[in-house]
Amino acid sequence: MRRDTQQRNAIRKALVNAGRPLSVDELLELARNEVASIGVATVYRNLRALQSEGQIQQVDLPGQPSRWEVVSGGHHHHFLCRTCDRLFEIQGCPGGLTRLLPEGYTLAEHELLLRGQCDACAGKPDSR
Amino acid sequence: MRRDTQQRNAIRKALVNAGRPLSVDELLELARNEVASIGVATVYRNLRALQSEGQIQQVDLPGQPSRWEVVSGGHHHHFLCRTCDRLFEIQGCPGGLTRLLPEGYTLAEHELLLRGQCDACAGKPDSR
DNA sequence: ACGTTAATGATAATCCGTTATCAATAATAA
DNA sequence: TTATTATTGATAACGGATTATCATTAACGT
Repeated sequence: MRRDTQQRNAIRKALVNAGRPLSVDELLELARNEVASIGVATVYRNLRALQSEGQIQQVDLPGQPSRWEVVSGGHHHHFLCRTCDRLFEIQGCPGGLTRLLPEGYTLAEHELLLRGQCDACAGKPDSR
Repeated sequence: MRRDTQQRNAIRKALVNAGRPLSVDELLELARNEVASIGVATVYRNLRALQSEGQIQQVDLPGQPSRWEVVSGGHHHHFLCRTCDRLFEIQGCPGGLTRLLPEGYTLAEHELLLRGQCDACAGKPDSR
């Protein structure tokens, strides 16, 4: 039977409260505020569990370790701050992507990643 | 002094002929047609060299090992065939992405990845 | 409260892409 | 040709993310 543990709740709570996709490292740090002793294995285990329950989903990025976000509404994209390295969800989506395809190609899905500087980092020197 | 080797030429030739970004594995396989004995280390070494010469550039993908493409024109995006796992360059770009950003966010760059089925795979069962 | 056992946490092990090592090879200058 | 040395290729080593191990801990049904 599935048990309701402090660790599990700390992880889910962190994801919900953050309101943005979190990496394992971010998650570990945030969850420690609730359960100081929590370890990486537990984080990975619970991420897997939450995912197979359909509560969260993995967000893969080019070149970066993946993040995890609460399964919310529908289709959306992400913004990665090049200064603080935090990932944010953005709503909205450029349409008409099928038009970009060559003849004979079929579009099934797409992924858009915006990069720049977030609100909180505005003013700080950019990483490039 | 920089020497002109068969391996180096095989790699560059493979990239040019393919006309699309290639993975190290694809590159290794193609280059073997020219130099049967070529090894991975040589591929990696020459990719690094060609990159630092500005001839090729790395293409990072979410969840996938990166590919390498000849530095050609300008801004473009990519299409990944979910059936054959080959990556293609596509020209064109949806504009107006700044509009998707929340107040206070700054856009520096973006990356768009389309997925679906390529020309050659049309008809074959999709991977999902 | 108690006993059962799912879950935890420290850490060893694994995986996979990439880099380092180093003796052997081959591209160039002389 | 020959000598020099950049380059190669087999493979060991590395690094970062993730998973396995297993003794210990703590949920929770009774």
